[in-house]
Amino acid sequence: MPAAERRELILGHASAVFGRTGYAGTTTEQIAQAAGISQPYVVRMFGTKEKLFVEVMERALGKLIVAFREVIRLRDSGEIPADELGARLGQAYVDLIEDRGILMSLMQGFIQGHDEVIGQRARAGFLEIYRLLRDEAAIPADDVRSFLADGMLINTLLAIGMPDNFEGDEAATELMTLSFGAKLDTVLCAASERPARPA
Amino acid sequence: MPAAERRELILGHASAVFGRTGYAGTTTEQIAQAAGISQPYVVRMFGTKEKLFVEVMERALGKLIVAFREVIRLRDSGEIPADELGARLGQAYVDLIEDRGILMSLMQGFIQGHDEVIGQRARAGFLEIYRLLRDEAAIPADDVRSFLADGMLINTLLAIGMPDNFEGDEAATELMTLSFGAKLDTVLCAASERPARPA
DNA sequence: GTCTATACGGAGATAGAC
DNA sequence: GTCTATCTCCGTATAGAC
Repeated sequence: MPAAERRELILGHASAVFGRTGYAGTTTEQIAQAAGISQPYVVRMFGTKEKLFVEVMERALGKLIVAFREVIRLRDSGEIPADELGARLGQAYVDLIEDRGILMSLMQGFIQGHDEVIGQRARAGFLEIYRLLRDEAAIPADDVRSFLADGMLINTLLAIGMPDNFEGDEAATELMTLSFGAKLDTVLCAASERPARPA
Repeated sequence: MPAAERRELILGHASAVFGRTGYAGTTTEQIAQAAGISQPYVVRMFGTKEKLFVEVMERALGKLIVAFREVIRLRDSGEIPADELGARLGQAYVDLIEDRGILMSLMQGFIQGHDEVIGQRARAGFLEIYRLLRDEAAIPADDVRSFLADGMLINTLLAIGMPDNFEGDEAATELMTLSFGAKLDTVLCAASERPARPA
């Protein structure tokens, strides 16, 4: 297998595992097992665990930016109405949940703000998203703030494991419905690792 | 020193350290040093690191609930206008930042949702806050969701270390101002561990 | 390019003294 | 009630073979 492809494969698995158990709570051995390779090879390929984590964050951030830019492009080309921009961006965000680990590994990076290396990259990434929405998407600053807040609530609900544990609880069901709306089924399918629309 | 007092002292220090470096990223030795006692004593007093963390979460949750209940009580007794409730609750939330570690250790618990024990307590705690705001404070459900979203953005900005690193960056300054508003100086003073209003 | 073996440090927990 | 000493396991990283 070519190095670039294997690299991406490992990053994908690392993203999922880091996203679930965090930077400090994840061992390179767990990532190696998920990717089906040996632990020293993981380290060999990325230098250190920290460098691997930063690459995971960068990859996640890249995917998020691509997803947002695509929505903005559709708006600019007139393929979607301007007043739907916010809803479409929200949908694009939730759709990323299917690629399990993207949003969670980013969130784990945010929570790791005390770490010199990771923290710096996390802050820069967060602001990159802020500027993208404010400048490229031309959304009013306070609406961007509000959009980001909704995103952080979604991240927290995912991280806390709510999608797998809310059934039977009235308050949890209401909160999940309010937070995800029509996109709730997408989330639930992603949570149980089944495809969003079973054949 | 009486056991109860020493216990609370250790919990306070543990809260600060866990809040900063997370559950997995924190050693019982770090907590012991912060509290000025020996590492085995920390373990001895709380059984395991996990039990200690759960107690830290419970303590943080308790303080948050007390703060919110006090605001609700003021509204119910007519001491503050009903239409100011949201703003007062927000202020009460931000004020908790001064007791460094409260909001952050809770957030670290939320992010630890995959852990059987911690995750369960975190979900229960999150929903407890949701119900408190919806039922006791009688805030419309979607406003509660929105309030929680704002809280999660605040938590994320704190965790990512934004208060200590936004100066000089135009976007970061704008985002911090929008997110904290008039409460920004409270946050900055708490961040640099100086009193909110220097004498 | 990928593995096995392993060195080395660290962390949680226990034993037992004072 | 609190400490020192220490056991034991685990995790990252390196060395070196194939």
